[in-house]
This record gives sequence, C-alpha cells and structure tokens, in this order.
Amino acid sequence: MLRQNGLSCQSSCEIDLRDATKQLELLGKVESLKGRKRGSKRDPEAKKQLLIKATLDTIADIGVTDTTVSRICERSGLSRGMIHLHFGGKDNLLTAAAQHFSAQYYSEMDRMTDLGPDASPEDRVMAVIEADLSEALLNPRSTKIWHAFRGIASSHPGIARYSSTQDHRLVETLRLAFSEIAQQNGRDANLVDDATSGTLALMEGMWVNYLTDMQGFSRRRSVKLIRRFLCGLFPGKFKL
Amino acid sequence: MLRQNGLSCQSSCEIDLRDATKQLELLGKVESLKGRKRGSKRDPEAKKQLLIKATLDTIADIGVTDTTVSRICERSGLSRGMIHLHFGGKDNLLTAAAQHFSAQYYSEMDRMTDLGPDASPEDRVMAVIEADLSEALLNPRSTKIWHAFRGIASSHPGIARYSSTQDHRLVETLRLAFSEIAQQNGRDANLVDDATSGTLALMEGMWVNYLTDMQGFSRRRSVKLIRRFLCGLFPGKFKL
DNA sequence: ACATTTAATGGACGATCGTCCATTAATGAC
DNA sequence: GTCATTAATGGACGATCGTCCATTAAATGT
Repeated sequence: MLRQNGLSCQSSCEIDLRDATKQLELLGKVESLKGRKRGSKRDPEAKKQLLIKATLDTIADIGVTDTTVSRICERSGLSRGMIHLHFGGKDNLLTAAAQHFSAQYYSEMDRMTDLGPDASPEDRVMAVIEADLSEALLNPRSTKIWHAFRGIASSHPGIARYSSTQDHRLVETLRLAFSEIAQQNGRDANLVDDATSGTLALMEGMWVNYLTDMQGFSRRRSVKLIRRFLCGLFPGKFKL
Repeated sequence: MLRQNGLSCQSSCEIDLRDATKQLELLGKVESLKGRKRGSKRDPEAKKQLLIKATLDTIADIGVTDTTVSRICERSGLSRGMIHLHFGGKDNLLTAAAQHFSAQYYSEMDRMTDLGPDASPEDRVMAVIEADLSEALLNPRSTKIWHAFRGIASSHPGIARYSSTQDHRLVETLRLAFSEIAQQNGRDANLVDDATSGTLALMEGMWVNYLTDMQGFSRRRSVKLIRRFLCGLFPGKFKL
C-alpha cells in the first residue's frame, strides 16, 4: 500500500531528474539534490522515515511486545538488514520512533494553537485543550502508541525522554496564559502552577479515558469538563 | 489455569471431607484446610502466589518487554515448568498478575478509606484521594507495573480488564459523595459526573507525574492541587 | 508397608529473536 | 564506458524465547 505509492512516485521523479541534468548544469545540480531527497530510488533518509512509520504502525497494531525487527521490515517492505544499517539496532529505531512521534504531536499542537497575537489567555488555554483532545492528536493510533511507549519508558531510558507531556514549550504556554489570567485577581503563589499542572493532568486523564473506552468517550464533554474545572479555579473566567 | 485451580481445590476439599467424617464433622473441615494451607511443604497455591509476586517484581525491575518465563522462574526460585503447570502458559500468568495487582490496589484503597458511617462526603472524597496518592499505593514499584500493564493492555485483552482505574465501587464511592455535596447547592445535572470523572483523571495525571519525575514529586502538593480544583467546583466546600 | 495420586523438576524441542556480514545493485565520478 | 562508492539485500549465526513432557519427589490412601 504505502510501498506502491512510494514506487510510483520514485519512477516519475527519476525521469524529471534526467531531463533536468541534460539542460542546465548548476541549476540541475541543485535540482538533482532536491529530487534525490524526494524521489530517487536510492534515498536513505526516506527509508529511515519509512522504517519509523512502520514501527509506529506496528506498535499501534499489535503492541510493543510483538513489535519485532522482522515484523517492522515486513510492514515497511524493506529488507531485514535495513534497521541495523540505518539505526544500528532495534533499540535505536524505537527511540527514533518515539522522538518522531513526540515531535509530530508538538508540531500538530503548534499548528492548531497558532492564534493571533491578541488572543485572550483564556482562548489560548482552551485552544491547547481542544487541540490535545482533537481527533488529529487523540485517536486510536496515537493513544496506543503513547501508552505503549510510556509503559516501557521506565525500563528504557532513551524512550523516557520522549514519553512526557511536559514539553517545555507547552508548559510555558499554559503557565504564561494562566499567569496573565491570575494577575488580575489572584494572589496565591501556587495558583498558576496548580492550574498548569492540573490542566496537563486532566488532559492525561482524558487520554486514559479514551484508551480505556473509546466508544463511550466524548471530546465535547471532555473539553467541557476541563473548562468547568478551570472555571472553578478562576471564577468569572472560562465561562461557557 | 483456572481449571487446574478448580481441580486442586476439589481434591483438597475431598480429602478434608473424609478426615472430617472420621473425627469431627464441621470443625475438622476447617482445621485441616487451614493446616494444609499454612504448613505443608507442598502448597500449590503458595507457589502460584509466589510466581505472581515474582512476575510483578520482575516487571517493576526490568519492564514487561524483558520479563520472560526464565526470568520469572529464576527470581521465584522455582523451576521453569511451574508456569505451564500452574497457569498453562505465560499469558495466563500475566493476566493473573494483573488481576492480583488490581485486587491489591482496591483492597488497600478500601482499608484506607474505611471512615466511620457519619463521615462527611468531603472527608470521604479526600480520603480516596489521599489513599491514591499515599506511599502504600503510589510508589515506584506500583507505578511501573501499572503503566507497564496499561501499555500492553490494548494488545492484550485479558489484561485490559484490569488496567482501568474505573473500578465500579471506587467510582460509585466518589459519585455518591459528590452527589451528597451537590444536592445541597447544585443544579447542573453533569456536575456530579464531571466531579467524579475529573477527580479520577487528576489522580491519573498525578500518577503519571510521579512516574515521570519521582524526585520532584510531592504528595502533599498533589493532594492540595486536587483539593483546590474540587474547591473551585464546589464553592465553600473542600476549604483547607 | 505399599500403591496411588499429585507437585515439581529440568531438559528437549522448534520457533523466533536481534545482530551481523558477504554479496548484489544502483549511483556518482572520471 | 569503467571504476569507486554507497545503499540495500537476505541468509547465517548464536542466543533465547515459550511450550511441553518424561522423570523424580513427595504426600496421601489403603
């Protein structure tokens, strides 16, 4: 499936590459580089990405326990030697997959919370919550992968680094927003910290709820639940 | 596994029954049961418990991925054939271990939340929270095991049944308490549900925080954080 | 005392694990 | 076109996996 898609793209790009080198020299060089990255039949970086993708898919499908080198290679359509060649071993591939997954989460989170510069702090907080609970970030595949990685994190230091929601930027985004809200009417020094850490904890809990019972889960109700808690924390704010 | 358990139980009961008919009828039955359980050198049930204990310890130590039959037997001091003999295979042992772990959690939770019959609903809620975050329930061993099981739950149906905090009794305990609090001054139909589910979610999040950063974790602050959220949800209640 | 039943052992078994490498195929340089 | 370089293959390798069973040991029944 993915393999077919990749192959057809590769062959067409190869033709473009030859045409370009025939006509121009300097430009052709640059283009061939770009073309190489995209479509050439020999593209190590693309293969690495393909292996990472296959690893994550396999974990989501059959769990980390049954995710073996053979299974990953079978799914990616690549030979068994590729993992050792590109990553030096299964462990490094798993770590790279965790890193990729984490980066993808935050990338999508950034994209969805890019409000204007004059957005209210309440809106910014709610944007983070709604993004975290959106189908783009919270879906069967991502929850399974996420909890699978966390489950083995404590015995796999390389993965532990990427199995925490406590990404610095995200924490600071929330803390800054809560700080703006609190300075108007707050006095407790821990209010901002508690709101930040509590919001993250509530989102974690919602992910667990989703994993445990996908049928009965409601994104709308989950968002409203967190908003209700925040409304209690900051009276007058976060009103529906 | 269950079948074997049933068989051994049957035979022992049969034996006890015959002894009892020889000497005394009712009392003999009880005594021979107790004596066999405690002192006999051949005690299948004790071996089963020993294997479950060793399984949980191994998971906490080196993670589910590296928890093999050999490793479990090595730790328990028993021979490699015992797992197949007593549980019929590794999978059943893992499931039994998850069940045991879950039962132990709720047993301890019950013990710590057994307040008098005239305890206020607020006190009952806080008792649950404080128990959940106490060292008896929240410690390095239990967090590692808990998240390890949850990580493989989605690809291991037998374990999934025991990897949810949403134990019925615990949920009902909280819901009842929140219901009593809310009926005095609440009108929103979802308030009780949100308080219940939000409290569980916050506790989940605290467990994740503990797993992620045991050094920086503070039980006291975590309890206060949740209390603060509940105080916001039920103004006037849960005051420090 | 002996016979019977059950607990427990530990090695055999095939399958599969992850790693590594000799080989082949494709590419870039001249 | 030829050569050097690099990507990619797929099988060999020893280790270890989980399962199973012939055997031994212990407890029970007669």
